[in-house]
Amino acid sequence: MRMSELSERSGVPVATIKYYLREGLVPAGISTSATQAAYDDSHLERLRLVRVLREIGQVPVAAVGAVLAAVDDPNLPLADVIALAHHGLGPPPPVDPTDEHRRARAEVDAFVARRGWSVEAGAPSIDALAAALVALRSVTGPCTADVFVPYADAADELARFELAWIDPSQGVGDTIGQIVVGTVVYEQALVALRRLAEEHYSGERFGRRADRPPTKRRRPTQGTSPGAEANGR
Amino acid sequence: MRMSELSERSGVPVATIKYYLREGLVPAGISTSATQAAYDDSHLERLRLVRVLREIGQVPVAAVGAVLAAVDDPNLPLADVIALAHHGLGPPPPVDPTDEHRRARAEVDAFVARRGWSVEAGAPSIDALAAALVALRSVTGPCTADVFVPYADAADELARFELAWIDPSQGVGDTIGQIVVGTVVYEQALVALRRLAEEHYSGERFGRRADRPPTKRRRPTQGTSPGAEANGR
DNA sequence: CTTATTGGATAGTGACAGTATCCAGTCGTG
DNA sequence: CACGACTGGATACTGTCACTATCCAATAAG
Repeated sequence: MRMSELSERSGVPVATIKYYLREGLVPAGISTSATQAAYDDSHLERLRLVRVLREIGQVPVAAVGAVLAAVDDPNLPLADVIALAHHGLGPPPPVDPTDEHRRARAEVDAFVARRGWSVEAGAPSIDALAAALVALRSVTGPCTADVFVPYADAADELARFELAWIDPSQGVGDTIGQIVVGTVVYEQALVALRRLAEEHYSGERFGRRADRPPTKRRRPTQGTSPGAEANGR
Repeated sequence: MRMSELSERSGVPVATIKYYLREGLVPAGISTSATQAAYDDSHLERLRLVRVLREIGQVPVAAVGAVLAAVDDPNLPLADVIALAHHGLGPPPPVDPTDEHRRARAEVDAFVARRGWSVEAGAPSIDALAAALVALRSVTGPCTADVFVPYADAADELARFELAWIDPSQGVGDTIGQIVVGTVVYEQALVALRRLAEEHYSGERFGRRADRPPTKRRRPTQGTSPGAEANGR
């Protein structure tokens, strides 16, 4: 198919597809002549994947590129790709090597070890967790990494469940796609569900709030251009 | 204290404090003369809160302003503030009222009702969840909202736990602060922990990845296509 | 043969979150 | 009291990100 058809079928504007092509998020089509190229379903699929990562996961374009490059690399072992995906899809590591942070990091390392989890030393999630600990202390006084125990329990259970789900007998590329999407989409689902649950229980505890017109919030100030979403964050 | 001292003690540059002042994230100090104002610990505290929301929660400045305005409003019932905080701190609602999305929304509504959670109809988390469902389908074929069951279970448990923790006997403002911080910080912690757990179990399942120099990630690398740097590892 | 499209290159846009510069009024030291 | 350093406030500038828009020459379709 031509680029315009790819655009129609995916809902992504042509200019944006060109941009993704430039950035290497989507492989080039097969040139049939100097001014024509053919795209197939694999391109469509890839485009959908990119869109999910961008819109649901709010993953920066550059990070999507890095992760997908790893996914595409045929001679990279599965475990490597998974680790790369996790690292690439996470929040950017804080450029904030304060003493405070380093100490928190050490505590988090110990906490993780105590749980029996073994992860790579450079995992950005460790830093993220340390940053959370620092933040918590800066606002609500001193505490230890053990405040995370219930969350770690929940995370452990979910991770076991998710891993049991993966079926590596299918194509490796597919498996990876599943993992990438799962990492991002289920994460969003999880946080949304947690908020809903909290809203429910806090309403139960502190009284339901009176009915009002729904809150208008954070308009990205972009007209109603169809298909074009600007998401902040 | 002067602004420069506030800056030193909080680690936030003076220019940024001025910016926050302009945006109303931090209340003005008490003017002691035409060119002098005094700030106290409440300002310092507020500044730390703003920084946590921005850096850990990645909440846009405008949203921080909206939430804090609600927090500061003395004649707003606790439940309202909690709801406002939840709505304000969430991801921006998708400006994406496709049929697909509306259908997913209805399914999510039913799913939430089935769980016995009662939340406001306009809750952005419902939309977020619906968006996740749409995304999931667009990439990995059809599925029902029931794929979220295990996540909802985990969320339910966590929310119960968190709510049990809140002690409203203290000042209301404090309680709210706790909730706001908790919503954002523990969310990040939960996400990080889930990733760590996944990394652990996937390493266990698919073989630990060989030791290599730690992954450098998401370099802006202007000029080169982002595929380049992820390749040779 | 003419005209409409297409792919590719280059430049422009708008939101966001700060930074930097100016300026006049004050403080505090000699 | 003189005067240079500092302060708060207003205004303007910067950099990044993710797109969009414009051009252009080479086809492809009619």
